[in-house]
Amino acid sequence: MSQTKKQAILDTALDLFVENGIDGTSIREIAEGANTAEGNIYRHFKSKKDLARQLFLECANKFRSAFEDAIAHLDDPEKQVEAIVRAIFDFSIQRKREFAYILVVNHREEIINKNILSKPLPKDLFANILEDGIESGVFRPMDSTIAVAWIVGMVQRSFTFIQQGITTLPHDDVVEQTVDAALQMIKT
Amino acid sequence: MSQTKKQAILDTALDLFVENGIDGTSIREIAEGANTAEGNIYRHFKSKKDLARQLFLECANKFRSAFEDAIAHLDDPEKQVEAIVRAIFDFSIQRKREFAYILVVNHREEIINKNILSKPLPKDLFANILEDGIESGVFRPMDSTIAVAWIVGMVQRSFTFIQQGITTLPHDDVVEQTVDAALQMIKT
Amino acid sequence: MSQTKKQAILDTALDLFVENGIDGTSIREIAEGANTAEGNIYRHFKSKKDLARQLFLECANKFRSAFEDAIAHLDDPEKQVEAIVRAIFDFSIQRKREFAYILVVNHREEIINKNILSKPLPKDLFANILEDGIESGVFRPMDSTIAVAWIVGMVQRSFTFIQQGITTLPHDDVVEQTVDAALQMIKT
Amino acid sequence: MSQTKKQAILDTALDLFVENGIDGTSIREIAEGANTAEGNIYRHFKSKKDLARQLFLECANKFRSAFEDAIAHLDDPEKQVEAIVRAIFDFSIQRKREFAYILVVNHREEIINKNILSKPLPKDLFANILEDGIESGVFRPMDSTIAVAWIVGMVQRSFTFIQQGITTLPHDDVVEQTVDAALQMIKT
DNA sequence: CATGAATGAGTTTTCATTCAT
DNA sequence: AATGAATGAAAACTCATTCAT
Repeated sequence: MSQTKKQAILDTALDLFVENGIDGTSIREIAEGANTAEGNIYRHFKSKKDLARQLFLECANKFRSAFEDAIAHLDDPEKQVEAIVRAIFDFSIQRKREFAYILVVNHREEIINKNILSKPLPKDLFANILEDGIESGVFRPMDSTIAVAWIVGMVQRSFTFIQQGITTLPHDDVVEQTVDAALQMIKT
Repeated sequence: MSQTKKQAILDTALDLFVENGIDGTSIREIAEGANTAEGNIYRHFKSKKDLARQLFLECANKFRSAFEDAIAHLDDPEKQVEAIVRAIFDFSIQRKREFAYILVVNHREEIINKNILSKPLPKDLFANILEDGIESGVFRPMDSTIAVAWIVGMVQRSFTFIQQGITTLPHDDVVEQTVDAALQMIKT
Repeated sequence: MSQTKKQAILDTALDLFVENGIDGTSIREIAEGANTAEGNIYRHFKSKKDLARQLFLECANKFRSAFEDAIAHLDDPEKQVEAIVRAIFDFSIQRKREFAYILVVNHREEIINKNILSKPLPKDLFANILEDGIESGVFRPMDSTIAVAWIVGMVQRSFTFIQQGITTLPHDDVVEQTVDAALQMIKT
Repeated sequence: MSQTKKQAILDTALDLFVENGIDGTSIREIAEGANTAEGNIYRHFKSKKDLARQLFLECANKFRSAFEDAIAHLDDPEKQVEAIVRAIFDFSIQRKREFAYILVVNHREEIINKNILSKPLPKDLFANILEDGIESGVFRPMDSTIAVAWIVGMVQRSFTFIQQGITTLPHDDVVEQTVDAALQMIKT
């Protein structure tokens, strides 16, 4: 039950943070949503910021896992890039809240800062793959870091357009087209 | 003088909103920064939200102008897309605060919502251009709305990578490579 | 009126701090007593600790004045010591709350700490007088700092005994006897 | 073991109460320091106030013992007064925490109040001794209760001056000088 | 027009105490 | 007996907004 409660708090916080933003969510609302007392949140988390941080770590780890799983058994850079784009889209669908929260936190250094994002970050793994592809001549010469920015930006904005209802294209079509576009963009 | 004061308020608010977020900025701080009294802000703006809104309109209009100017005298879709990418990058440099604020507000419907963004939005103009190019066979078939998402996402993320120091590539190189990549992505 | 309000806050705080201790007094109680809103206290004082500090400074300054006035026009060490003892007692009667508060704060370094008690402290002036007396042979040889502790302790404890009703001796008698005792203690 | 645990709680509480004050110390901190669970403290003490009270009784009893031992085998009032002053100083050194805690609690009636301080209080014993001395002509005529206040105040303040580093005189010298001063003050 | 004191509702946080295990 | 999660009331503090001057 105790672990359940901490998880209930994290779960409610995720909902509310994504919906109303971190500043737009009060501890009281989280407590109500998690069916517990305000004070109890402070047994599990040092402060609201700490809650936001731990929640981010959880989400970031889930994302990292999904990312790593996607590229684990592949060694063709092209296939890997395709897998990555699909994996991010998949994650953005199956873990919509977690993905949205990661985007929310992205602009808030106070929350991320010293977090020991110890293992290599997904974006670094991604850059390595791109470099491999460039070396082997599958991808054209370019700055791999910026290329990561391009592809990540493409996926993220597509997600946002879907979320905000700007496009009504079926999700699968968005994925297919984005995969194709990304590959055409970087291939020789 | 009063116009000057109003502008000083908007100017300070822009600084602080970008730096600390809207919720993270108090009316008092804005008043101090603008060298005026708290109560005086309410002479010029109905509320804090109204201030954030008017500020957004100002920024959005500046962006629209830059955008429209960029494509005004061009009629070749390829040149236009190139011009758009360059224009966004230029804007992100010369109006860094305004650009960052637009991104900040992007996730906050309560602030944008009913704003009569009357004139056609940049992204719609952009989509039209892409459609022209697709029709004339310069660009390959694709959903123009999603293509806008791709290119906007590419530029925005590149900007973020530069801002956060993730890449140290000179700004001009980022622009050139991004222009090339975007065109390669959508061209036949 | 505004100055009046800040003063009302300080005044109420003095009452309550002396009566219930600093920790035993809530901002709400002070606000009620001063007939103002809780939030308003924070316009005038940065925090509860700041309030306690400013209040202490006020009290300490009043005490210093009384102390300095007492010895101002005297130059005979014996007369001066007598005047000091009487002055402290007088202060403890006429400014009972201020005196009690000074004693309360005495044990709380966090509140006093960096306070620029710039001018020479009463206890240092007192020590100087004792040294003069020792040099001129009126007082017997002794450590002047400790002698200050003795006399201050005598007066303070006598005050406490009166406050707590441990002695029922009339105040004037306590003063006379204490003056005599202090002088007998230090005279040659 | 439970007795040991209770003692560990009292011991930790003494440390923390002296260091941070009673209100400045939380049950949780005490539990941590005593290496036990918060809830467990309530097995041994009815409430925090009860803990503070029992702790005070312990300290007060230790002080009473030291006090009584000091005067037990003496019958010369002068020797007894000397012994008392030395005993208080000794106690303040060897039981610094207990002595400091007694001073802390001194201002908090809610904690002491109904405590059956059944046996005659040290200060009453002290007053009796002074009266004996006055009757036998060793001490000059004075109010014995106030005289207790004087001497207790002298010792306490000297202790405070030492504690706060206001004087750097070696402890033994302070004791000697204070004994002499007290006797000179009250002797005929 | 301008000021900044005042308001009051809301926020985060703390903590003594209880309770289920 | 012991644990520490849970509770709930109250604390300190913040801040958008209003208002008297």
